[in-house]
Amino acid sequence: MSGDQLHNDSQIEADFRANDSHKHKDKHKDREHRHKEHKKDKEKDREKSKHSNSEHKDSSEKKHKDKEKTKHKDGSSEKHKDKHKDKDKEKRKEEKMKSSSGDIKIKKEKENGFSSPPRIKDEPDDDGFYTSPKEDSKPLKRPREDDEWEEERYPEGIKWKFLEHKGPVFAPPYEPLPENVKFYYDGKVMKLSTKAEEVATFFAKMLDHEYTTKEIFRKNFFKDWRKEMTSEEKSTITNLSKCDFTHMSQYFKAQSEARKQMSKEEKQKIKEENERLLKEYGYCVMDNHKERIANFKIEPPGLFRGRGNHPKMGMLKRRIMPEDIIINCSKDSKIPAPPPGHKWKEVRHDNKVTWLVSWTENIQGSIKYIMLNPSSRIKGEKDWQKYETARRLKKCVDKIRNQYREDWKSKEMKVRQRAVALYFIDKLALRAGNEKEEGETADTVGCCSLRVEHIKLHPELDGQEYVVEFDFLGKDSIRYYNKVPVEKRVFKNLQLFMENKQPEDDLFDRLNTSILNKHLQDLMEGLTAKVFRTYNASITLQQQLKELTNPDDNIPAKILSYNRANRAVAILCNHQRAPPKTFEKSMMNLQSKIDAKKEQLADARRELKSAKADAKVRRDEKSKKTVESKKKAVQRIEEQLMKLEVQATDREENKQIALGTSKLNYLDPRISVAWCKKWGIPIEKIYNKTQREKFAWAIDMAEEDYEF
DNA sequence: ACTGAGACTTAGGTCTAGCGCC
DNA sequence: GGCGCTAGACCTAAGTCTCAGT
Repeated sequence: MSGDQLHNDSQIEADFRANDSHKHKDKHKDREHRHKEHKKDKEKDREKSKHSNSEHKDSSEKKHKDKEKTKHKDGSSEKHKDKHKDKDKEKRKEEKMKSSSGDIKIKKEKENGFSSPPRIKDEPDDDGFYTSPKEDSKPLKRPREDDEWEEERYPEGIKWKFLEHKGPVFAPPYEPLPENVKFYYDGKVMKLSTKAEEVATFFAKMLDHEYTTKEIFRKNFFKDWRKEMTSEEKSTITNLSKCDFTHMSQYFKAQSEARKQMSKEEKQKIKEENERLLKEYGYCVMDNHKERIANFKIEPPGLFRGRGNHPKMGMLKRRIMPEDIIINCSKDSKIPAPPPGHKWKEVRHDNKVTWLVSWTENIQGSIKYIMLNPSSRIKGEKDWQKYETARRLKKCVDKIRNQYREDWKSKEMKVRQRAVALYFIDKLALRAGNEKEEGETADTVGCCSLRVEHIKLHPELDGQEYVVEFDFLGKDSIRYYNKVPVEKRVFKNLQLFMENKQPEDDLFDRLNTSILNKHLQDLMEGLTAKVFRTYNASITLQQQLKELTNPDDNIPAKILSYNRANRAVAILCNHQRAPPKTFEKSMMNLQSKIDAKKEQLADARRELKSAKADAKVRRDEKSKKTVESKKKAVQRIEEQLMKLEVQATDREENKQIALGTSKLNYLDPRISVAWCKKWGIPIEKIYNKTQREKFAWAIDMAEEDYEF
């Protein structure tokens, strides 16, 4: 049955429309008016996103090559792999021991994150208690042969057996302003109560930001501020526009200036204090490992600034007190003490979760957590698992693609919508798109929540047929703008889905993320919409690296290729950033450096030439040597110039693209590690220290022939 | 099937230490 | 030794997905 024929399948369609109208009517009550704002906003919003699309060439071609070798090498849970690995590791370790002539070298290697610490830790002291956080940056321990995997050790859902920590660090208490810093209302000095003053300072600190001029921000702020005022203040201060915070603002600017001017000693003192805090509160013990905590400091009070056009911007984020805090730790641990004179809201011992501390935030009423650093075992293992799931998808993605292509022809509207949505998620790496509560957050969408107004259909555009133009705000109100040629069937289906709908109606009115994910679950265990993003990102990196790496290139040029591969992924995932404020300037600087270098090169060449001429006449050793050294100089400068030029290209191409997010969250680190090993690129060129800590498991695990 | 709470990952913006340059 | 810049640390908002309750 063709798409066109289906169009006449009146029964189904009638059913679909009838159903539809009541459904989206109440769902989109006041969307119409929001829609207008959205449009306005959208126009203002950064004109980002070019977006070229990479098709799926990948997968099947590799299928066969993958086979045996990879299978037992990385096939996730198979035990024999571990023996394998352990042997390799043993070998490496031996080499290291032999070659490392002193402490310096050992230390260096540790920092690289490349090697296991030189002490023999795989075997006897595996269960030992770690004291140095440096030493245990190995979240995924390859077990001894008779050892068990962590997941096996812990029955389903159990995340730890022992957990001890010191509790959170609270925000410093409010320090009232000095007497000479004034607040004016309606032109007259006014002394504020401490509570009102504190909230006023939040606003004063933001005065330079554009959003203090925004209507919603001001309205929300003023409403919440008034709640903190005494009744006298409340009756006096009735109009935000009559409030003058400029003196306060100047005071804070002076303060931060003074902070910059602090002496070395003072700065050192602050640094030491921070280190002390980190040492005391920044670590916990989870099952015999000392682990770094990610965010042990409680978020200080302030004014909420959501991203994009957020309806709650400007609201007061209240101060979190010990009485708000739930502590999670094990029963047999030393339970953290609340600050003197306070108590915790609750102390619980839930080892089915990974968080140490939680509280409920007052803006959205959601729960916030203190959890472990990405370098921790528990996060690393989860991360690894994520990529293993994506690799499992690789094995069945062809089947799934064939299936959804079939489903475009289904008699059931629900199935068709699901199939088209899945096609977008797969091809364009869109996010799932959960429904959001209206009026609670900025109006953003993902795949399942796309509305008719977010796409335009062009039967023909710029010489291409069946083009879909996407224009919507996604996560963090980042604009997604893309024109994509699609299969005729998809196009026809979209026309069908859009029939008789208003712009503010859901495009996929019969679909939501729960339906979609349930279906995906049936196709593959553990499959959800976001796995496609991970899979497509990683496979794109692998494929791009293969394509772009030129074996004859030097290291900087290879790194440029890596960054380009990374960039292809960032573009696919629509990871954008605001161009850095100093972008133009720094580009100019770089260009002048390049120009200078070019001149230097010209000079060096001239010198070489004359030296050659000289040598020809004189024919003595000394002048020959001069020629040699001049030659070297030219070469060196050429290299420097090339490095600069590469840097300029890289930076220019990166203007609006953020590489970090994909590197950190979507790219299987083993691909990068393998690439580094294959081409002899030091891993530090690709991953900085933090990243090496986070990906320690991969650095340890992947060999040069690793295939995603 | 639907809902909301809860847990956890993903995300871009901002701040600042420390590096390279003069 | 001081200065300007940038990488990377820090921050916390905003997603995804699961699960329990109805």
